[in-house]
Amino acid sequence: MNSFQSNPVSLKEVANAAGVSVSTASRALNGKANECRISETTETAVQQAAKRLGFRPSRVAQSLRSQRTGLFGAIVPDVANPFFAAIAREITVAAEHSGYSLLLADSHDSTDVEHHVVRQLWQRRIEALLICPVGLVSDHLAELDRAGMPVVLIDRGFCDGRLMNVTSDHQCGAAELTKLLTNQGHTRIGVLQGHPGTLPNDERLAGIRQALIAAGTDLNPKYVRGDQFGEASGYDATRRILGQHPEITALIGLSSENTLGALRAIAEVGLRIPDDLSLVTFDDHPFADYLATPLTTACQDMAELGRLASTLIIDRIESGKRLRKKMHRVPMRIIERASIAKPKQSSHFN
Amino acid sequence: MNSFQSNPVSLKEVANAAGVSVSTASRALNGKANECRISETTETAVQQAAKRLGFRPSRVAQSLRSQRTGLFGAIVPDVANPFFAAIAREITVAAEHSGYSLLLADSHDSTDVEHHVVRQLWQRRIEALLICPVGLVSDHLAELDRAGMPVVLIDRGFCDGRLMNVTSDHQCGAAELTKLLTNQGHTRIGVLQGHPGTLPNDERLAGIRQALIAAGTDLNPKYVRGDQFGEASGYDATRRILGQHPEITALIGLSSENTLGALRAIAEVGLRIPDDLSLVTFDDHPFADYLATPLTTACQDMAELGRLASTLIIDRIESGKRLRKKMHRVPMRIIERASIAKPKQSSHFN
DNA sequence: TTGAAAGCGCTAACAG
DNA sequence: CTGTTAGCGCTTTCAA
Repeated sequence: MNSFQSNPVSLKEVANAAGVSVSTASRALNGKANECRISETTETAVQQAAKRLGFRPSRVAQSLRSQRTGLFGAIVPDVANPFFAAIAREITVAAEHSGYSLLLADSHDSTDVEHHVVRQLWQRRIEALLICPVGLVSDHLAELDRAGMPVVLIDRGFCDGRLMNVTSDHQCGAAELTKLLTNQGHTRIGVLQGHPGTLPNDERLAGIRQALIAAGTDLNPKYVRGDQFGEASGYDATRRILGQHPEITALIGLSSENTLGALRAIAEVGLRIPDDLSLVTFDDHPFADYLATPLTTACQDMAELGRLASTLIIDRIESGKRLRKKMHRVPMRIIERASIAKPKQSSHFN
Repeated sequence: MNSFQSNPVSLKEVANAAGVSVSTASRALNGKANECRISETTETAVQQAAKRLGFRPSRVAQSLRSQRTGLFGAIVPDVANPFFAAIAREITVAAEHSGYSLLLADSHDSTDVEHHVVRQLWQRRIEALLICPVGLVSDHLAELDRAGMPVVLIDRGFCDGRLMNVTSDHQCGAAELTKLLTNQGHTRIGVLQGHPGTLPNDERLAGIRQALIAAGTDLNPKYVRGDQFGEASGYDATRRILGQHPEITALIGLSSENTLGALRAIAEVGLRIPDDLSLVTFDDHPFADYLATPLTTACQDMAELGRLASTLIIDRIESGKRLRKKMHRVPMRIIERASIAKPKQSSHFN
């Protein structure tokens, strides 16, 4: 009667209760009654017994037997980060939808931890891995892939053509965003960099440069500061750029976190946005419209990233074939708000 | 040599390679060499073979054998919601730390889905369930609990004394928050309600009332509007309160989402915060300091909620004993910002 | 129409 | 010091 039992009911107990053998019970419970020509009588008898005892087949036994766990693994650098949380959500949804369960792990932005949890998940015989990788090398993931495990990299990626990637079109988004600045006449643009060497960072930088060149100028390497995606890096970078290069008229924060640092630094220096300095950024959040200075931004479609990655993985599992195409791009969306003005004639330190 | 193999290497293969029996191999690999007095020679032989073949014991086989999966289940109404994401994060951390893996599911705020995933997790033989439940009844969870599964409810809870709960001290937090308002002379205070009947909602309401009474007045039921935690509900409720009760001088949003709606409605009506209307809310986010009107708030310690819940669960598993104490409270923290002013003499519609 | 038996990969009790 | 055996809960031949 009860749904859950202290000592989970085994098939054997059901079979005994129904007075049949385990094999018959198994068949009756798995809709193989017709196929195996089981009598209506025994079929219902078994079903009754199963219901009465609250039988729930053990998926671990099923997994061992069938060599299929129905498990996805997902690894993100920080579940609490809304960006990764949004991706994780779509993965859970897609997994649940296709009858899979999700083993979620957090790598804390550490390659060591990542290695460790990859091993764990492998031992649990996940059937696919969706990962937002940390670090600059993907050998352990490529190995997994070579071993036949469907793997897809989300957000951070690697262009070596080995693994499947799902990434925003950072270069395009960054170029469009920058164009908004150059259109207003900005040419001396500071960039608050994230982690150099990572795909999003480098592609965004490339996009900025591309737009600057299209506008008849170029990216001044001295205007590029910072080395991490975090708040502190954004703060330091901003202080330094502003201190050393008062001629700068606009700032691009390469992540929403380091833009937070920029906001703090700018407030301390006493500059106003956009009058004294234009500021644009990446990614978005629910409160963006209510900021004191609503920032123009190029934001990623996290839901689509997660969705596309899940679809690719599921197709791969169901078809058994791996796709030729490795890089999958999700377009970014520009949201124009009120953080861009024409550059002032004079530097803001006059 | 390789870490991962297409066809996972079984213990048997290792045993064969090392020229010993599976049991010996098992023992050598599980540090029982001394205990079982295995010769150094064979021990290293087995270890070599295991390493060479890239042996990773199957946790599904181990689980079946030992009847222990080392799996936690977690269910949240929406992983993408930063509040639940933050809780989920601490759970993953605690789980990884104690050698457990985490099966994460999203209930989409639906009791049906919740029921369904609870079943799934049960079939996967999770050893404990941490859940942010949706809905007003907990019978299915109490059943789980009765079946001996450690269960802890986070955020939403039930006071019937059956299940373990970890919840913020909503009443206390709400009372403190309200006191900030009454101290400034506010007495006609509107409340944007969330989902009535849920523990956080009702306790917050109680806290507000308590503070109002302490200030010599009471909560006017007509000033309480809204019926959901979402943005739309907050918007509608604000429009109605403001329209029908111009005498109101302050508003309390019972969730950050419905406060978002309030912000929108207030902007439309053309009121300024805090000059025309004071506004306070619950919960917090990284950009809160940079809002056009930084809101004073009573915020929950999500990390502590997740941590405490995990600790309770792990203690329960390790000790085998269930705690007498059912309700566990995590204090809320008041962050004072700039959204409270003294009430104006006249109503804001004069 | 049903049952007996084998085996998925592992561990542990029991025998040598 | 090590091997044989049984069994976790299930599905699936193979045989009747």
